[in-house]
This record gives sequence, structure tokens and C-alpha cells, in this order.
Amino acid sequence: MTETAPPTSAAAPAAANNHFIRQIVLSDRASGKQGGRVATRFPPEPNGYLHLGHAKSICLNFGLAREFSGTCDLRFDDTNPAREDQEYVDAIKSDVHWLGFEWDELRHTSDYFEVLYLCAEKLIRDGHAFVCDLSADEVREYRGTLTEAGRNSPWRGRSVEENLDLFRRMRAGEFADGARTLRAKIDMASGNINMRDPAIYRIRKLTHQNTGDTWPIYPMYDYAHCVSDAVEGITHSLCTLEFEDHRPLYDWFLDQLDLPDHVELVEPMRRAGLAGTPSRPQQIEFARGNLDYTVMSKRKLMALVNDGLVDGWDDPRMPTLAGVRRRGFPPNAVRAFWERAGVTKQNSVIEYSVLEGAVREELDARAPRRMAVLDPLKLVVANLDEAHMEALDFPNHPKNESLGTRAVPFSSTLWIERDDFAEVPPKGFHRLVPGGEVRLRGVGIVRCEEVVKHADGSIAELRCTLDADTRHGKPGADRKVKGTIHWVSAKHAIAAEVRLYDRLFTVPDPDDDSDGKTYAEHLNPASKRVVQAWLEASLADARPEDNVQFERLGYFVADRYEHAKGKPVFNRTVTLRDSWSKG
RNA sequence: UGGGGCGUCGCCAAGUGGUAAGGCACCGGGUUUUGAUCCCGGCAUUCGCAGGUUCGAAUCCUGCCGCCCCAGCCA
Repeated sequence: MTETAPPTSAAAPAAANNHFIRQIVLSDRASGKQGGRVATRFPPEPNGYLHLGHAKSICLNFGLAREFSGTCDLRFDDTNPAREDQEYVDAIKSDVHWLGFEWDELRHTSDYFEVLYLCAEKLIRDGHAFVCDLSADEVREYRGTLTEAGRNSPWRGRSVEENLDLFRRMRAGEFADGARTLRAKIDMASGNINMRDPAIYRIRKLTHQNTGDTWPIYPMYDYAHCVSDAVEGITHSLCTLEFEDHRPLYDWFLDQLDLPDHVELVEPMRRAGLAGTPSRPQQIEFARGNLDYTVMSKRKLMALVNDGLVDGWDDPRMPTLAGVRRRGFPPNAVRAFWERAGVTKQNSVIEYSVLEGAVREELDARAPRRMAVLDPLKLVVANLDEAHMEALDFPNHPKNESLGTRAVPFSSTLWIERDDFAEVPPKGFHRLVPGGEVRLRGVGIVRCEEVVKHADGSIAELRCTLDADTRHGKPGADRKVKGTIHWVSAKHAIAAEVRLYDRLFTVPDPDDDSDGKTYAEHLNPASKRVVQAWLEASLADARPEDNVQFERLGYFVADRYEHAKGKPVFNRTVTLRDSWSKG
């Protein structure tokens, strides 16, 4: 288990918090359980894109393996060919890498289909499974309800020989889809509905993305997952809370099969180099990670894409990993975020500000500073020669000198931010006002002498005078004025498209329909705003996915796909904290 | 009288019988040529509620209350 992304100091977690799963692992190692090994796996079904919730599981599984010098596999849980697709397989691999992890083995549950089949025959031989002819509707009737016991299937008493024969014919493709199932023989009266003779195999004559047309029958999750874990040698099988009820079944299958003592069942896989000695894994459940102001279910994410409410799976507003990547979130920040959120069994919703905090922390430490004006207002330095031009030396970072310096062209005609000037300033305004002074970042103090207006009364330009003595290094440099504003030289600035993103939804819980609105009606209409901006000249060299801070505005990233030299496109990752506009 | 899980600050979350960590958010103050960063300080007499055990309880016991999950031939 290795990490591909270079660690940065900023997002390095402090002392790792000792969550309950780590405590279990610690005690298992101390007691020598499973030989003291730690082997985990991240098992997504390839039926959609990975999102921040998956990232929690990825960080947990790969993180534990790394911490304890164990292994972590990426396993595609592909037992239902009806919903799976190669497109998702590829995207998932890419997202896991981006997050900074490398798997030890790349597996598919479908790699184990042969072993799964052999194990099912053993279950039949041992009298623990039977072929059932009930239809799906009938099975539902026989299952009972949450408060009433179910009834045994009339096919439950078939002989081992008949079951074996029927199951082999299921595999041979003799029966129609849905005609029969193989079911575990457990207890139709169990209070746990998962134990009421659950299906093990169903007939589905579909082409599978990994096994093609080899199989007309496919194993169910509950059966396939525990056996796959064992075959793969997994020690700690981590999953989310909704599977707590499934644990007795997970254990039941493994108890009946007793793989560690029946290695012969795994022989086909060992020959294929896909398995070693089976383990006796334990399932441990933890709470999903939820975030406010977003939705995290595959179904809803899929709907946002299909209904054209966002610009695709990797829209920068999406909580998908592809989305947050395009938004400019560093993978370190995503990992630091989940480290902060912790791992427990409590259902919870984490505030978006925790994520933003992790992102800002990482970017503050790393992102070079630049100047950009998103809503330009012309400022003319009237006491400078109209042809004045010089290159000012600016540090790329206020604290980290190793990030170096850059030349910023300065001339007599500048663009400043429109809201950095006010004819009638609100209380507490620190910026430029008629007759007032403000510091131009890296230049010196200017005084606004005249507000030139268009015929319609709108402001055409500001004419100012520069006090040359107030530049850095000059005698008057420490003269205090109430504000410092950024600027770009009109002559030298480069034009760019800048996309200003905000939260996708207007309410913390978009799924809460108590106001009579669906989650789609909770969409924030202002979640994306596109502006034409002026950037300082050095940004002409930016490459896709470069993170920068536009001073006083926020962190931005050159768009992964649409940014190009000569046609810059930046996405706003997150604004800077702002204690002024709040007050 | 179905089964399983969870209740500690606005949001997360430590704590495992010895007298409530930490993070985020928020509120003050300092530094600052980013109203950023950074620094300092404040922020649960109380752990869902009610009893009980104990010298001592968030931690143990009993009873309530609240929230989440489960009736796919989905995962």
C-alpha cells in the first residue's frame, strides 16, 4: 500500500484520532488475530461516479492499511450486470489514484464467480441451500412482514440430489430469467429479515462487463461479498451502517463454508493467482459521511446530470470526486477533511465549512498569489506619464519565500474592482472613496481626485494621484491608510473567463421536503456565475489544474479541461474568509 | 411485546468509574501593504430524560423518550 501524492505539511493530520475501528484493529493486532495482519478493501459497485462519501471509505480502508503496513485492494463489486458499466470502472480507478492511493490488488467480485459457484454446491451438499421455484412476488408473500414471521417455501424440502441437479441446470442456462433461485436455508421466522432464507443466486441472462456471456446466473451481494472477502484474505471488512443487519448473514455463510479449513474450494482461484489462503474476515460498520448543502446519493446525482441541472458528473458544483477535483479541491484537503470528521457509528451531517476550512488550509500554504480583477473599474494615475511602464517585483507568497517572486507590470491605467470604490461608502468601508486614500497593492498610496462619469451617470473612470514616497522601501512606506486594494495594468492584463461557483443548494438538507419542495427545487440558481475578468500577465503561463489565490478574492484553479494558453478559464474553488461582508 | 443501531456545545468528536480533549463555526483582542494568514483570549457546573448503585457516574443498573436502518431474484 503506497501513497502516490506527495504529502504536504499543511494538510498533514495531527495525532490521528483513535476512532473505534482503529481501536479494533489495534486490539486484533495485539491479540495476534489473523496473524496480526491488516488487509482491507474498497469495494464499489461500478454503477456510478465516486463522491465525497466514498472518499471517506477510501481514506479509511487505504489509510488503515498504510498505517499498519497492511494491504488494501480495490475490488469492483460487479455481481449485477444490469447496472454496471466499464465507464464507471475507469472513472473509479482514476478517482482513487487522484485521492492519493494505490491499491495492492485490483479485483472484481466476478473474478471469484467459479469459487462462488463451487461454494454454493457445498452449501447444497451440506443441506444449507435449496433451489426455489417461487416467483419474486410469491417470495415476497412468503417472507412475512417486519412483525410477522414468514412461511417456508414449498420447495424447501427438496433432496440434495435434486437441488444439485437443478442448480447445475441453472448454471447451464436451461431456465428462464427469474424462473428459479438458489436460496439459503436458515430461518423464515427470524426477526432479522435477512435471515429468512435469502436468495444466493438468481438467473440473469445478461452480458457482464467482465465475464461476458459465461454466466447465466449471478450471486447476490450478501453471499458474494463475504466469500470474496475471505478468498481475498481480507481481515477487516468495513462497510456502512445499513449493513449491520446483514452481519449475521455474512457470518452465517462463512461459518457454513469454513473456507480456511476447506482450501480446496478456493483451488481454482489459487491456480489463477487470484487468491492465497482464505481468511475469516470480520465485518465492521461505520456511519456514512454526509455533508450539508448537497446530496450524495447516486440516484440524485444521476438525476442532476440527466436532467441537465448541472454540466455533467464532473461539474465543479458536484460532490463527486471528479467534480471537486475540477473545482480545485486538493486531494490532501479531502483526506484532511475526513480525518477531521472522524469515524463513528452515529449518523451525522458535517457542515460544509469544515470542508472549506480544510481546502483553505491546504491552499493557503501552497497556492501562489496573483492579482485579478473580476468586475473592472478604470483607475487612471493622473500624475504619472501616460506612457509610464515598469515591472514591479512581487513575492508569490506572503510567508513561503521558496515560492519565489514574479514581475508584475504597472502602468498609469489600471483596472480595480468595482466594489473597491464607493461614492457613498457604507459604514466601516476601508476602500477608495472620493477624496480618500487607499494603498494599491505593491505600488503605494493613491488619492481619488476625480470621479469621471458617463452621460448616464455611471462611473467611467477614477482619476487619482500616486504618492510615490509611499512605495515599499521608500521613506513614506509605513504611512497607514485604511485599506489595500488589488489591481491589474489595463495595458498588460489578459482577458479570461472566470466561473464563480457557490453551493449547489440553498438549504442545508435538500432532501427535506417539509416545505413542499423536492431537492431539485432547492437548487441554488446562483450556484454558477460566469464573468469576463482581467488577470495579471503572469497568469498567461498557468497550466490546467494549477491552484492560485487571486488576492482578496479567493482560491481559483485553471480549469482541468477548458483552460488553455491564450484562452484562460479559471474556476473559483472557494472564497477567502471574509469577516467584513458578514458584519 | 419484529429485529438491528445511535443519543456528549450550533456542526463534528474524544472520553471505557476519579470529577467534560480537540476541530469547525461563532464572539472579543493583537500583528498584517490580502477586511486573508498568523497569534492570544472567550465559548457544556454538564453528557436525551427520570430513578438507582457508589466516597465518587457521561461512563455501571432500571425504566422511559427521541432519531436512523431492514420486508430487492439491488449493492
